[in-house]
Amino acid sequence: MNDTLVKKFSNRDLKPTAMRILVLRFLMEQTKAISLSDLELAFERADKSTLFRTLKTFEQSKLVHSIEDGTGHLKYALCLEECNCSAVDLHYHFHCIKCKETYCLTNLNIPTIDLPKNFEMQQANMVVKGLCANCNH
Amino acid sequence: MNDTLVKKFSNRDLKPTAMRILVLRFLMEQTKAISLSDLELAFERADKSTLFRTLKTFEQSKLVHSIEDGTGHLKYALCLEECNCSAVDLHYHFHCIKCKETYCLTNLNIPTIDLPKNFEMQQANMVVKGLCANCNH
DNA sequence: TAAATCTTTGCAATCCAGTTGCAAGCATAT
DNA sequence: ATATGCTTGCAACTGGATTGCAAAGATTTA
Ligand SMILES: [Mn+2]
Ligand SMILES: [Mn+2]
Ligand SMILES: [Zn+2]
Ligand SMILES: [Zn+2]
Repeated sequence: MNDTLVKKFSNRDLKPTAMRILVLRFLMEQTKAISLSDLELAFERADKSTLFRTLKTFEQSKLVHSIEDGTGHLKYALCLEECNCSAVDLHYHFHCIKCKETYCLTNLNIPTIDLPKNFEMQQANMVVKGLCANCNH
Repeated sequence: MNDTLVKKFSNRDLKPTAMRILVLRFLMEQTKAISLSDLELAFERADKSTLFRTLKTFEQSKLVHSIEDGTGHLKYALCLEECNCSAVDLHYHFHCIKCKETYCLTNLNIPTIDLPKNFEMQQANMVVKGLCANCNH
């Protein structure tokens, strides 16, 4: 098994089971965020609930983060190595209304937002919608 | 029927049916965004699908906008009079992880975001999560 | 005014992603 | 080798969202 993979699992204190290795490898190949159904399609022989729980485990361990892109289907994408899913790690996401893909804009960090008095930000789900570079001509 | 109400309907070219008047009045009383189930609770004698379609109609007519706050249940809130639901009308929303309420931060407009080349923003769903003033002590 | 047409509503059924319970399989510790 | 705990597969359930259809209501046309 690949070194990068091993490291990702050990970094997050996760046992590298066969299923998890397959799913992590798949996630690493993606340039876009994926849904549970995407995963089901990619692994037709695997069980829905196993894939579901794998994603949830990954999310808890901060190996992936999830994105509510407004489609009603939660999307998942790999976190950066050093990610702790705290406010400073947050970035924008982009959902293309034409191709329906959701992208992590990992180098677009969320600015400080001047919230009303006594409101405290801990997390955020920031989704910009429009046309992606492929669909905008 | 109240003048403000009449105007809201005529502004958006909507017929003010009995059901719509009730729902609009209810929406005007809220300080927080509401879900379809909230509406069902408020109008137990009304039919779920009628309420559902009323919200959808209101949304299409830009009388309300919807918010994906990450709970999986779409929330709705009244638009401002002059709202056209375009990029310039967008504002942040706040979802409290303790009381689970979702607020429109109508005076916090979304800044321009420096998207990757050829990406074009048309809409956005920006949700800050954390503790609201009531829950943060 | 009466008939035709369009819109809205109520009811019931369906959809379907997400989620859970449980038993079997597998890995690790004693 | 046995016991314990974590992971997986299967099947069933959940609950909100959504749709089809016919009745009721509103508006237009003749
Ligand atoms: Mn991301
Ligand atoms: Mn709002
Ligand atoms: Zn696109
Ligand atoms: Zn709160």
